[in-house]
Amino acid sequence: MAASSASLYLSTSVPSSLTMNQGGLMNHGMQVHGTQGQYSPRDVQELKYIPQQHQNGHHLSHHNPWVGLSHEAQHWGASMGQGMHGQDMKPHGNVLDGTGGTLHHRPIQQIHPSHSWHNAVSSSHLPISNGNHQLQQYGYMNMNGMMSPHGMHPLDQPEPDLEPQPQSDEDTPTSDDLEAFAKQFKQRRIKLGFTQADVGLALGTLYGNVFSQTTICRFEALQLSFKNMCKLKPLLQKWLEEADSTTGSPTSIDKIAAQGRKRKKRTSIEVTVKGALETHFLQQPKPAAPEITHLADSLQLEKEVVRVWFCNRRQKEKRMTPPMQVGPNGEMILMNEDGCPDSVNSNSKSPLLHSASSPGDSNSNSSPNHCMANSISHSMANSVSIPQGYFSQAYNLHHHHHQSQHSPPPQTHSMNLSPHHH
DNA sequence: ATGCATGAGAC
DNA sequence: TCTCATGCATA
Repeated sequence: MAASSASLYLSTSVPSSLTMNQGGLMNHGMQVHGTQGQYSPRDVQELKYIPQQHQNGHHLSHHNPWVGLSHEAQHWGASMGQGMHGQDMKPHGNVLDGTGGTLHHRPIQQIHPSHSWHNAVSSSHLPISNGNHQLQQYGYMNMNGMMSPHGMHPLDQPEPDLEPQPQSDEDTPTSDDLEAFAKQFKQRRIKLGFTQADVGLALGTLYGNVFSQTTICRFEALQLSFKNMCKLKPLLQKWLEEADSTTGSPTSIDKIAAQGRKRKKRTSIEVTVKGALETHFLQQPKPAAPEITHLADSLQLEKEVVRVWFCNRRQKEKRMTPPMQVGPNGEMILMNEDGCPDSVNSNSKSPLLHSASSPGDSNSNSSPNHCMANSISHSMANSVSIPQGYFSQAYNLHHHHHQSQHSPPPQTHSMNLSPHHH
């Protein structure tokens, strides 16, 4: 039954996991391995032009989806080509039924106009940016009663092998919680035979928030901002519960295609150029427009590219390993957002900087926190960009790059060497 | 797994 | 114009 629409592009991965999961025969080697999250690119490729985001345009687009076009990016998106592919527009609503049967979903069973972030991340303490540019397509599930829309199983205890989580999902988790959860999540996910992409889609089906492989990946790798981690956790947690309790039953995975508009071709910045940018970044993380223009000009890059590069660089900086350095004695020196050294002992479970979370801080346009960027980046400036994760145990300090000659990782303490392959 | 990109929302 | 969440595309 699920056969009908169940395999738009997850065909290769999902069905197996979901349907024959218990058989024991399933070798998830086929998907989970090597690089998880491998849905064949080609498959996706085909669907990538199907507007995804505002499936149920209504609700979430009070701020009309078209406005986005007024941006600089306009030229890249301007083509909009052939009719329905109109990747340019975010056709609200009718995508579903307008597909002429291609992407057709099964009849939407129920729509619970619910909130997406509900309880878990009580919006109270997390001034998330309205999380509503998130696509919220409700969780219409027509499971054979398998998936309760509210996913509440009184007898849910998905992690028998791992100690129970301190807090259900009411309070704001600590970085340690997140770290633990992420790890546990990944483990379970793999055991269940799901790829990161699967999860992302499942979330969409279940709770109305589709996420990409990228996001799931970053979640597992703790590469998101603290806030973001907090936001996603409850959803993933729920999914995990569902998945655990639903093993073996044919879950009708309705996946909603991705992609909406044409993107600019990814520009590949040469290493040398990158170096230059990197250098500038150390001097001035936030170059002003004219500076950017000049820089772009001298580097032979589009201004926009440079601008974005800086944005991304800053963003990256924020989530990177806690701004710390090794003192002369090998102690770690944590920097605060304010750039104030916050010395700690190697043994302390440094909860990490909840980075930009602090209400007033972040923008720091005027805040004197450059010392963080400088110090940090400096120590590794052109060696190897610090890997991700701001969590205590820098987790994975892997990296494909030949990390041969350059100052050793700043972390003095034992890093939780995750089984990292690469 | 990660680099460059988009877009909404906040200043 | 920036930040932040997010993702396509790619290495």
